[in-house]
Amino acid sequence: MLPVDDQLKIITSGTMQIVPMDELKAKLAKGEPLNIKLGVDPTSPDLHLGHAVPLRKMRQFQDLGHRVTLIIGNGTALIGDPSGRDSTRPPLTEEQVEANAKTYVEQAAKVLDMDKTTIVHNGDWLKPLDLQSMLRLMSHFNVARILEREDFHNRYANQMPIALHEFIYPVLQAYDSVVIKSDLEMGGNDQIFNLLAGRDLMRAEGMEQQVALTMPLLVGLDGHKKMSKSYGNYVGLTDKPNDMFGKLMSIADEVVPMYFRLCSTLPIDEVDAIEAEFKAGTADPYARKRQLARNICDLYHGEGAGQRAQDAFDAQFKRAEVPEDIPEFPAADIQVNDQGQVYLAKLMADCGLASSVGEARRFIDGGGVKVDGVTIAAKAYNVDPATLVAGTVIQHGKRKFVRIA
RNA sequence: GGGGAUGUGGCACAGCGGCAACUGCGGCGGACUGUAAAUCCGCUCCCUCUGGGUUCCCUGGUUCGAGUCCAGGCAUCCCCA
Repeated sequence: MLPVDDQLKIITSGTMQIVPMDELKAKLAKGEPLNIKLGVDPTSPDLHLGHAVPLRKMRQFQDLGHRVTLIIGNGTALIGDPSGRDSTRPPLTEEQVEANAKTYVEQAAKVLDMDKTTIVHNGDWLKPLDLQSMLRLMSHFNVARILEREDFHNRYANQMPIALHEFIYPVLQAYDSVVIKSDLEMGGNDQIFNLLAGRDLMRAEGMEQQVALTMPLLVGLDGHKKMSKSYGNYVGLTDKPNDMFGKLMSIADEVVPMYFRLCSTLPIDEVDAIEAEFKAGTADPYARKRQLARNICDLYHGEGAGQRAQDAFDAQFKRAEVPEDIPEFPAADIQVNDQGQVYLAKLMADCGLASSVGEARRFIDGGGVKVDGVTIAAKAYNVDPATLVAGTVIQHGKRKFVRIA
């Protein structure tokens, strides 16, 4: 294993908080592999780059010789983590949890070294807990402390409901740490309370306490709000390379260095250099953004994927060419009306370019619809069927295409 | 258990009984660009649309007419116990 200081340089890169740092140093100084814990909240089967931030940090731990325990939260899923939420999560069924956990592991495997990863289910020890044990665990916590949490506090202050069972979530998560005897637990910054709850409970049980390490929440494509599926500002780990590349090109300039640090595979020294470049104002944001997008495409889709995505991107947006891989709509399904015309708005709704006929009309009136590169005039909803032969491309905006087949 | 307040389109916030419903945010499209930022313009319930249909927590009622008034319910929050 590397000397403690060298390990720390890698471990601390991009982290938000490490509490307490002294204990981490002491644990590392033993020279033995640490048990790194990450709890998986099996509510969202589709992971995005934000989820990958802690995973990448775990991978760095693995590369340093440490071990990772991935906890599938099939027990805690009965509650749903209230962290950062402004409303109660709906409970999941056992089947949903298992299905979600499976896709989670598949996606996480792109980042983690699965040979150094242990997967366990916390339902195995949480579900057999009897009332007496539950009460004993709960007695180590108090309501005022839990209410101090920002999310609960906000919900309380904003007159939003808080269900009683949501208070138990940190208790159960803390108990996981006791069971697996974790040395360090990772999480997003909104997890800090839950991670510290683990420390409290371990001390109460007379164990060596885990260290809490949090990673910043990744900001989304808009550069302001956190990356989240519900905000629609995310890059999915399973996004096609071309989508991934395009989305990454649209991030705000200011967040490029942070994306390099939290999402790319670039060595720390190079990330430091890029960050300094941006700070000094000498950076070429466009070129750096392209480098970033290539790197991340390579990470999730294999070496060379980034370059191919960049070529496709340049063709579509620099040279305004129609991309190769676009949805098709069979010519046979095109409906002709009484006048022998094709009602274009209806066709657009049918082939998925618009969610309703009325919406398609608005798109046309707004000048955002092209057929074979020619903009359709406002109100020109009817089109001669002869112009819609196989190979014709209908386009809405800059990035939505359908080819008649 | 008692008292009070609130419930409007993705979110926020308006709405003397005549409203498809003000405004802001967000989203989409166009111009300009580096699919960045900033700025400007248009659209943003459904419908082959100078018109029609269905909406303002739910159910009834008053009225020519109700998001707006009345009654009962449901939900959330606050105060007291």
